[in-house]
Amino acid sequence: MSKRDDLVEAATDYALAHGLIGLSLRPLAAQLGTSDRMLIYHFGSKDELVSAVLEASNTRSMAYIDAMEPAGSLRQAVLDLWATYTEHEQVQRCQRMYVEAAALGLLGREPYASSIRASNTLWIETLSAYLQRSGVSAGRAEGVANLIDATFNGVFLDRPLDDEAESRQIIEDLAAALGG
Amino acid sequence: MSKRDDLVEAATDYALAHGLIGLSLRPLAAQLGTSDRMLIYHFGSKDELVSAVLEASNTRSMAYIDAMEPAGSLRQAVLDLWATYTEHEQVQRCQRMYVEAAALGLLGREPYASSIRASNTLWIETLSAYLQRSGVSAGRAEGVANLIDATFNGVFLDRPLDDEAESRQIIEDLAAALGG
DNA sequence: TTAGAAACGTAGCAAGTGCTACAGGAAGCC
DNA sequence: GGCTTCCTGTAGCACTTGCTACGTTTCTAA
Repeated sequence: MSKRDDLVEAATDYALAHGLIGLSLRPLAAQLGTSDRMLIYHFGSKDELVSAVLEASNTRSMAYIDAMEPAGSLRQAVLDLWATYTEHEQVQRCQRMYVEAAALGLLGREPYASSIRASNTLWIETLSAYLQRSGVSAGRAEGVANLIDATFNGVFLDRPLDDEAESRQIIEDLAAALGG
Repeated sequence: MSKRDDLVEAATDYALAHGLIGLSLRPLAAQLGTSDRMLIYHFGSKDELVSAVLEASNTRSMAYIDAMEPAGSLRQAVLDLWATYTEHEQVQRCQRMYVEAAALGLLGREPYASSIRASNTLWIETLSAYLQRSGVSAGRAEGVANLIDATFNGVFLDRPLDDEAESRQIIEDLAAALGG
């Protein structure tokens, strides 16, 4: 593994822990045992570092979905997905960072907008594939994946507000509405 | 109206146009025809200014919901709410700023976390009241309001990505799933 | 062995951040 | 007149930001 790849993984850990908004090179570099100077040397600019981190984070979280056992119904699939989101701290953090990146890209600011675009495409494909493995028809899977993704992200957005029970209730309402 | 109130409204306009993340006092003050010095004088700190702006933004967007005509069914209520979100640029911008504030508050950072907490409580009440006006039972309204709010926010989060048609499709799927 | 490239440390720049110190003008009250 | 209180302009502080100039070490290939 190249030095650059090592740095990406370590930087991703740091960003997942400390947040993407307000991320700055010097504290990051200090934690990584290097200097801002070297980060710029390896990545060319902060923007390219951020792009690499977002891609790495997305790859990590998709692996968790790909590893899931298929569910027996759409309703159960929604609940299982939520369980994956909440039970793995890693997935939660990746999702949180996605939300931060999306907020940063809301006005079209780069590299966030482009990174979000790329991540979202892959993410919907991943969700859709899981739904199809769980018996959802190919024609319906992508639409349902989009709805689930939007709702999950919306719940995550208000994460600091509500206790887990309230979030859980929203997801169950969605599962019931979808799965009949 | 006091000088401070004038400043809050003008600052809210500015923040809605330029975004909340990365908002800084000097450009804001320049647009308002004053100085960072005076903003600090009137508000005490940037954090208090931000709190006031978020409150003002929330008040504005709630007024649009309160002004809506009741819908004939839950399904139609969801579609009408989405129409209000998308047709009024003011509401869109307020929602966008809410998303930014929520992202900033994701790790508990103040004053964003507290502002989001306060805004969300009022917002759910507002949505819930509209749903009840539209015939949703009092017992069910708040839960549905939470689900709608989460999904709408999730769709807004990916705003730069998808064309309006795709967003619209997600909302229609939600409306169909909810309204039967 | 030696040339060249890759990797790295030190120091610094220009710009921007929230906020403050200090002074002065204006308005009202006795 | 004096005196206080609100308001405001000028200047600056201490700090952080991404990034760069410059020189040195380390490694590799001929």
